[in-house]
Amino acid sequence: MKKKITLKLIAKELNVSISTVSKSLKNSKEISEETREKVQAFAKFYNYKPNNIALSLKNKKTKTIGVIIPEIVHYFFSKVIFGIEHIANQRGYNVIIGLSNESFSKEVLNMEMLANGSIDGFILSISKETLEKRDFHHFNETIAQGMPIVMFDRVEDSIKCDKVIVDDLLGSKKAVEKLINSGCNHIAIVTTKDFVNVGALRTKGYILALEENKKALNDSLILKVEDSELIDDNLTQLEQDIEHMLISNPEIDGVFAVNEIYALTVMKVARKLKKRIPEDLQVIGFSDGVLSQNAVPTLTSVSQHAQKIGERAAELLINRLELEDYEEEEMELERYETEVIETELIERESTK
Amino acid sequence: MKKKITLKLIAKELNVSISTVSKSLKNSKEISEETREKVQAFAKFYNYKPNNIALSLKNKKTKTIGVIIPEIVHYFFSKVIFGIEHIANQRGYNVIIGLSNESFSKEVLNMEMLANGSIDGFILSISKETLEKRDFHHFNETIAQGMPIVMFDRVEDSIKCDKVIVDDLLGSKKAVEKLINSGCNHIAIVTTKDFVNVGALRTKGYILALEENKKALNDSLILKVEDSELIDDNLTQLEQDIEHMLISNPEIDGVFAVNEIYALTVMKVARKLKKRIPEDLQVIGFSDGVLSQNAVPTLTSVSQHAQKIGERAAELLINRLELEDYEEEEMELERYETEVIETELIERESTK
DNA sequence: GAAACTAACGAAAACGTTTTCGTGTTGACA
DNA sequence: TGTCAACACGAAAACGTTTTCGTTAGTTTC
Repeated sequence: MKKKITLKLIAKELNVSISTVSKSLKNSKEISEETREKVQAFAKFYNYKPNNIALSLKNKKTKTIGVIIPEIVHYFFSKVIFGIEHIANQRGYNVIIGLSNESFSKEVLNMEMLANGSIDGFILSISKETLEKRDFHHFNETIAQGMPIVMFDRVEDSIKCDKVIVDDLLGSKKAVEKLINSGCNHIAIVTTKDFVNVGALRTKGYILALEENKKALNDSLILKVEDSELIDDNLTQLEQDIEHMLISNPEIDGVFAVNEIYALTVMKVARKLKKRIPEDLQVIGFSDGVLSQNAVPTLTSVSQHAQKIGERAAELLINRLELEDYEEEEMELERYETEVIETELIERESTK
Repeated sequence: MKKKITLKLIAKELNVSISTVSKSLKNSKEISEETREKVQAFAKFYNYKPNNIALSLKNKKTKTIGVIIPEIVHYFFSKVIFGIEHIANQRGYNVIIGLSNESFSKEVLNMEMLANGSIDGFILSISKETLEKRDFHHFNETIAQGMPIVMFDRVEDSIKCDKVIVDDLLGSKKAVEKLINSGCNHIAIVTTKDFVNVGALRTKGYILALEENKKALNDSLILKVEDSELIDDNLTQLEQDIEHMLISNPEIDGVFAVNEIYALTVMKVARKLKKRIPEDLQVIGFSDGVLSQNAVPTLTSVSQHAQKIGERAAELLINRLELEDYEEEEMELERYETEVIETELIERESTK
């Protein structure tokens, strides 16, 4: 095992001081050309690379971004990470990942683990448990320590930080309007409980679209699903709920589902009930992922541009990090941006 | 913005030396109980946490694992990461992610970026371009520097490191045998070009199963797909190839596909050709992901236990890292393990 | 020939820890 | 009263950098 080569080692080998080596490698003209070349040749030969940790300690910058997400085995989140990594890498940053698994305590733990010098800033999406408890002290404390946060998708308005969100309301509204324009008169929605704010927003969009288009609002066409129903691939409860709704409301001719799984389950139940898609029932999902693209029939859905969300979040964070170098915290009256990424309706076979 | 609190700061505030503070916090009995309590109370009140970077520099350990994968928007890889993160977190390690995007140069760059002190060891899966070029110098150099690597799934035998692989050959063989036992007589395979070693192994398993069961081997039933066919969601070329094979060989009654997309495409084409699944054509895929579970009909497929792969890789790496603390590089004749994770055939509706 | 300047380099501090090795003060003991 | 141990603490080195501020020696200037 070759020892890792350091400035000190080069200095000793070449009988010069550490300072001289450091300056030579930086091509400082304080050092004679002769010495510079000698040092550079030596360093190159032994493939010297400065130690990142030492640099981090000195510069008080790690050039690393911490990302905390609720889950990673998930098309949306992994695509966001892809976007983050893309920009981060381009701008010389590393990405370190923490998973909260939708748990409050894991979210806190992960943030504490990273906040002590390991990273320069956070990009995160709030876990469901945190949203439910509404305990956001860890975010506020982190920010108070001077570590910037960028939140995406599942955000909390009261926290002072940049945010990147999806226009959930408008996206849902457009989806429902598409159903209306395609001839649907009785449109149902399959959504989540209200504490997941994006779920609530999507429900709002649904309601708004109906109201603006003078369609009757019918509570029995709004199915709010328990989150636990998705655990362990056990979809049966979800299926039963959907089946119950479709049977007791046979007039339903369009369904808007707030995620892919819900939408696919709707199609599955419809098939079981011998309803043809899109002739008898049109379906639109939210989150345009691999499932929508490969479903049978392929699923019309609202694309959130997950990659772009990640890219913009990374840009916002890095911009702020590099701004701080100059401003030096003078302007305490900082302005935080909330950027809205537009959704796009991807039309496929599940709608007319 | 509160200044980050340090030992030096506590020391000054309490009029003791830095050493005393450090020792007090570690409950060293070298320090009087009175002083200890005073320091600890102060530290707790101001929520002191030691700076990770300084610790890393001192200990020459970062407690961080670097993971380099070809892509992250991919069920298999994201599930592996989930497994890695699970174990890593449990044992006090962080996970830092680098994406190679299947590119050799990005793989090298990412490794260089991390190898200079940022991490203690690597877990990685080799990019396709690297496999094709067969240029592995970056792995060997990293290992020579004393940084351990654990490879998973796409590995290279000649490299001296721990490996976690899937029994691709046996898994495929079992899948094909399942088709044979379910009455298939003319079984086709949709696979990749041979330089992706896992693709080659799966092809081998297919051939082996046929031979052992005295089934004729027919080259026109082996479809080796160009990887570029999958780029940009443009599946048409793939569809055409499959359609061509199915039409020119109408006797085909079973297809084994080496990944989910290939399998779904087979089913799509079969539907177009009015072949019923599984009555006329049985299909098995490899990699049991969200697509297999939600396809119509649901897809029988070979599960690789991606999460377990990640967990074992993390365990192997961390074990080695923590062993090194004691052995101190004396035993140069180290033994490296190659652990095989068994596959499992998950039977669903696409087979009888 | 002294003053002033320049070129080329080194010493040392700093980042925040941990740890080894003093060192001064006490009290006990002979 | 002198010796020794125990106690409680501090100084300093070390990890690997970067950077400021000397310090030489040699060269110019009048």
